[in-house]
Amino acid sequence: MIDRRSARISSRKQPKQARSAELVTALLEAAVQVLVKEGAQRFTTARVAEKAGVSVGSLYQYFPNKAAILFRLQSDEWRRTSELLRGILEDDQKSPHERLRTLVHAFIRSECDEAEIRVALNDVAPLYRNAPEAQEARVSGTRAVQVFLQEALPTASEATRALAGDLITTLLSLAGKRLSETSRTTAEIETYADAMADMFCAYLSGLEQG
Amino acid sequence: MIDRRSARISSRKQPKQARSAELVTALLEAAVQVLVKEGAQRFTTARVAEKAGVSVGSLYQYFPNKAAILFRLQSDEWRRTSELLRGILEDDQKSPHERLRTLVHAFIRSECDEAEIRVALNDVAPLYRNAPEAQEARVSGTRAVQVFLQEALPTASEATRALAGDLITTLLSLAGKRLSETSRTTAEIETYADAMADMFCAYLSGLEQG
DNA sequence: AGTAAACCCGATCAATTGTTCGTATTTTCT
DNA sequence: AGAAAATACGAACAATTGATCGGGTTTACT
Repeated sequence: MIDRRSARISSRKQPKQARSAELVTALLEAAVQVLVKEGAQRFTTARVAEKAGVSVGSLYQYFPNKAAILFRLQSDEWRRTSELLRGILEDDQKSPHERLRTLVHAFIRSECDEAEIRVALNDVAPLYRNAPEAQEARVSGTRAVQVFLQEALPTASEATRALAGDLITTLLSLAGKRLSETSRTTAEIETYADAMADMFCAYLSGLEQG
Repeated sequence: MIDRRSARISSRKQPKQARSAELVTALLEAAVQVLVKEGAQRFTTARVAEKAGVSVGSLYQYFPNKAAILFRLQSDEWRRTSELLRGILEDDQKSPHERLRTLVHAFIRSECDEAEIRVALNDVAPLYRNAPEAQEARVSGTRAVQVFLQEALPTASEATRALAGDLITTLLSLAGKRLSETSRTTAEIETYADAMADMFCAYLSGLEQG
C-alpha cells in the first residue's frame, strides 16, 4: 500500500514495442471486466493481471499502483463522453434549448448503457479523488458547457453563466450516476431525461429574462 | 470478511444495562471521529474500538460487522435531516415556493456544515448499498416531498408529481454531496443554493401551467 | 552472431484487515 | 451471599491485500 497523499497516478513507463502495447490494452480490458464482474471491493491487481493472462509484475511496469489503473479507466471514459457532448453543443443547426435537450438525453443514455462499470468506477473514485490529475480533468470537462452558455445566455453576466454552467454540469453528471445505480426501463430513462431537460430549459429561460 | 450478499446490518443484540448503552454511544461517537480524522479507507473496527476506549470484542457484541456501524451512522443522519425537512415543508404560513426555497437552503447548509463526515460516509456507502435496510430508508425519505407536491402541484397528474418529487429529491441530495466535497465560502454556498432554488421553482412553475 | 535494451515473470514480503472465542469481570435478582 | 445473566476483554487467526525484485526471455539493431 502506498501513502495516498503522495500517490502518483500518471503512468510509470510507456510501452515501446508492439507486445507491450498489447499488454497494456489487455490489462485495461481485463480491468473493466474485473470491475464489472467482481465489483469495486474485489478489484485487485492480481485479479486484473490474471484475467489479462499476464503476470502482476508486468502490470506494475506500466502502472505505478492500483489507483492508476482505475484512474486511467475513468479518464478514458471522461474523454469519450466529453467529446460526445462537445459535438452536440457545437451543432449550429439547432437552437440552444434543443441542443441542451439533446445533450441531456445523450448523456443520460450513455450513462445507463454502461451502468455497471459506472457504478463500480464511482465506488472506487475515492482512491484517486485527491490526485491532482483528477482535479484538472474535472475542470476541462465543464469548459464546453461554458462556451455553449455564452451563446445561450448572451445577456447574462459572466458570474451568472459560470454558476449556471457549474450547476448544470454537476447535476447532470450526478443524476447520471444515480440513474445507473438502479436498473430502469428505457422508457423510464427517457422520461427522466425529459424531465431534467425541462428543468434546465426552464431555468435558462428564467435567466434570459431576469 | 463477510459475504456482502448475505450481510446483515441490523444490530446484533440490544444493550440492556446502562453501561452497555453507554458503550454503544461511545462506539458511535468514536466511529464518527475515526471516519472524519482517518477517512473512509482507514475506518477500522479496531480503530473505532480503540478510540472509544473499548475492546474490539465488545464492539462485535452490538454490531454484527463493520458495515453495520457505518449504516447506523448514515441512518441516524437520514433521520435527523428528514425531520428537519419535514418541518419546513409542513409550514402552512409560507407559499409552496417559499417553502421549497427555504428547504433547499436548509439542506445545503446542513450538508456543508458537516462536510467531512458526509464525504466519508459517502465514500463508504458501497459497503451497505445492497442491504435491504438501506433501500427502505431511501424510500421513506422521499415521502415528505411527495406530500408537499400534492399541495404545490394540485393540478398535475400523479405520475408527474412522482417524477418531480424523485427528481428534486435526487438532485438535491446529490448536489449536497458534491458541494461538501470541495470547501466553499458561506457566500458561495448561499449563491449556489439560490440558483438551485431558482431552478426548482422554475421547473415547478412550468408544471403548474402545462 | 552478438549485444543492449526492452520486456516479462511469479514467488515472496510485509502489512493490514475483519472477526472469533475462551476467559474474566460486573451487574441483577433472589 | 450466591447463582445466573449480562457484559467486557484482547490475544490470536485466517485471509487478503498492494507491491517488489532478481532473474529469465524476447526484440531491435548493428
